[in-house]
Amino acid sequence: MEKEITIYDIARELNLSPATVSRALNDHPAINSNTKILITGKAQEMGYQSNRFASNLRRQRTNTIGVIVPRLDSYFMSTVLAGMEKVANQANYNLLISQSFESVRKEMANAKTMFNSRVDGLLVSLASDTENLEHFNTFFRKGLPIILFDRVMPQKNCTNVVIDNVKAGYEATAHLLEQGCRRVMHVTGDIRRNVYADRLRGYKLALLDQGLTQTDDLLRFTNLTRQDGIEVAADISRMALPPDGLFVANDLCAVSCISALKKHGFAVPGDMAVVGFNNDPYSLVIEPNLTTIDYPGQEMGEIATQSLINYLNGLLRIGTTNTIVLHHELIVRESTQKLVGAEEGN
Amino acid sequence: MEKEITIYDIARELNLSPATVSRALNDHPAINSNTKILITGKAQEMGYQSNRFASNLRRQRTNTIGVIVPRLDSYFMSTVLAGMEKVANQANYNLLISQSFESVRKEMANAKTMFNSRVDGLLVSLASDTENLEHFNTFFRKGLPIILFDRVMPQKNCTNVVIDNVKAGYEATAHLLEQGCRRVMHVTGDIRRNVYADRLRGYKLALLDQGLTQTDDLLRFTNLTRQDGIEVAADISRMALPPDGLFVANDLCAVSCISALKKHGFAVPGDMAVVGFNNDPYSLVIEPNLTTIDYPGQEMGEIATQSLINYLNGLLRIGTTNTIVLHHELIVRESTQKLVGAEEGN
DNA sequence: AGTTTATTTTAAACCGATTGCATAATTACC
DNA sequence: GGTAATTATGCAATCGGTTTAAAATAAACT
Repeated sequence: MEKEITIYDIARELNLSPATVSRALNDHPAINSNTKILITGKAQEMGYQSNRFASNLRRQRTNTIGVIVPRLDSYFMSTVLAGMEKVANQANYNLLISQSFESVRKEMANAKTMFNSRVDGLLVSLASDTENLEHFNTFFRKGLPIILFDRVMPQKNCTNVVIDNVKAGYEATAHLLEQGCRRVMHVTGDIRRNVYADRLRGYKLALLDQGLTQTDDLLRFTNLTRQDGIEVAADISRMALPPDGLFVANDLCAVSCISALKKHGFAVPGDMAVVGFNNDPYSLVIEPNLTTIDYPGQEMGEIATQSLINYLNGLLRIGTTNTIVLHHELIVRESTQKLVGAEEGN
Repeated sequence: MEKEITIYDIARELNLSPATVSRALNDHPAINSNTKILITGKAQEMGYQSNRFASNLRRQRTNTIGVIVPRLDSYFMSTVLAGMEKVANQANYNLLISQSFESVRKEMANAKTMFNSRVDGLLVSLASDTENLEHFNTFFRKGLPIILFDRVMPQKNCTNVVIDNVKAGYEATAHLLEQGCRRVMHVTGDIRRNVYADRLRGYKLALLDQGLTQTDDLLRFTNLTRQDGIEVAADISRMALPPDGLFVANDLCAVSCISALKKHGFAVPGDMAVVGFNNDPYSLVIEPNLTTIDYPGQEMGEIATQSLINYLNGLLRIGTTNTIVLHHELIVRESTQKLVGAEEGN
């Protein structure tokens, strides 16, 4: 063990009090600017590093942000986390990360652990069966901020960071219609989650705008797993009048569905054009390459984290419901190129 | 803000000193067992939660583990992290996660940040161009433990957590040979990294054991990216005598190579059997499904973290070079099924 | 009973930064 | 020059566990 440099060392060296050193390092207005320069210079020179634990103890803040996500092991979530880590690290915050495994019960347990760990705030993407935010009441009562991202729920005192899923769903569907599809099926997830409910809404709106009537026999509610994709394909192969377009609410399911459809003898995009959602790396592996919605994971992580930190530093107020909407983009690839040669496919 | 329960509250309630309460809660041997029961009971009843920061401050430990990985955004790494998070969380440790982006310079910067953040120990998977561990000397000097996982480097005082890459490489190659391949190409990464050097070694050994001479024209050194897969395929298509088997050191590259090979008119597995490495979800998306080596990411994360925590608690010594080897498994799928019908394909 | 030894418990210092209040130094103003 | 108003710095308490050394209590042995 080597001796750590403390503010006392700096104070002694400069013949000042620790209080002055502390204030100078925190840029307190009551300190003379020359003194500040002197102190920060000396601190630099001596290789001083503030001891977070002393500071946290005194300040009653932990500089730790809790993160609760459904699962860590998806491509999308790992990019979100990468973004969060970047921002948190720069701001000298720690992340305490946990998974709900899509279960509200685990989400409740995690929230409790986070609370007991005295995190300063929470970044949450909701589990699929979460119906309300009551398990976060301990946080609300104590005035601890919560930012929801991606899978959100409107709630006073909660900033939401999302993309416009309605618009994205609309664009995906409209693109299929432009390619000449007339019977577009939509495969979605648990519509208690905004991401799926909104994409569904966008799908319906797009059909409406083309004067097509939306019928429930072209809707499939699933968990969007690989297995679900296979089952949807089997289902389609048994239909008397199968769809000619498919909008699946995530890439994993879209991709497995395409594979299965091909085994059932469907040509993609010939018999069936397919759009996914997320722009996961899968989408470039499947043949044909998948048309999908690109979705800024890293940026979402960065913005959610930065907003929380700004709030904690008093730079931002989470007053009335406050929503940050990020951009998305439709990426057109082979899986929807019905009109190649005939018309330019976007 | 509500009042937090402290050991002083418990002490007052039971007419004991805070010192006794502290010792009892830490199961100190000098405390009478009846007193312990009394105290832990009361603590439970009052909803006491230890304040980490006070504890860390006094103990000069941070209960934080630093994690440095090449990239967060791969499937494999996200499963590793999920495992780490699980174990660390249970043991009341925080993770401070950062990415080196495959660059030793960033790795050095991250190590410095970690050191300044006073992490208790480090979990590291090395960047591709790291040549030595000198940038961790500050840790070694201070007696801070480092555990390397997956991409490791033998070093005194460093536990390594790995799989047997030689054996895995051997099995992958032997499997291709069993399927009747006679010209097996190997596509590998930066062989400064054990994972690639060892897989290459296994490949060579397998050829040797079959009495085949290994020639360098069937070796390709790449970065194992998607693009590299495409280029290897182009390269192969230009060869006068192309290989009939391909062992690629990761799935991402294997998968893009298969796609490209098919475009060049090769039948997989007919003209070319392919084995990947990692059992990434990609491997089930590509057609034909990819034969690959399954690789226990989550377990690797759990074991590395648990070992570090055990060491920090004095339950484990990292004395002489200490290596933990996990199991792997060859998963046979369509991409190598040359002998279907003829012989049972494993 | 008197000592020695072992077992429990406590008092008090400590970890290092922060902050309310007091004091000192400087400037402003009559 | 003297007093008020600013501005800059210091004192000392505080956050809540942990730990050393010492004290108090209990048990063991002549």
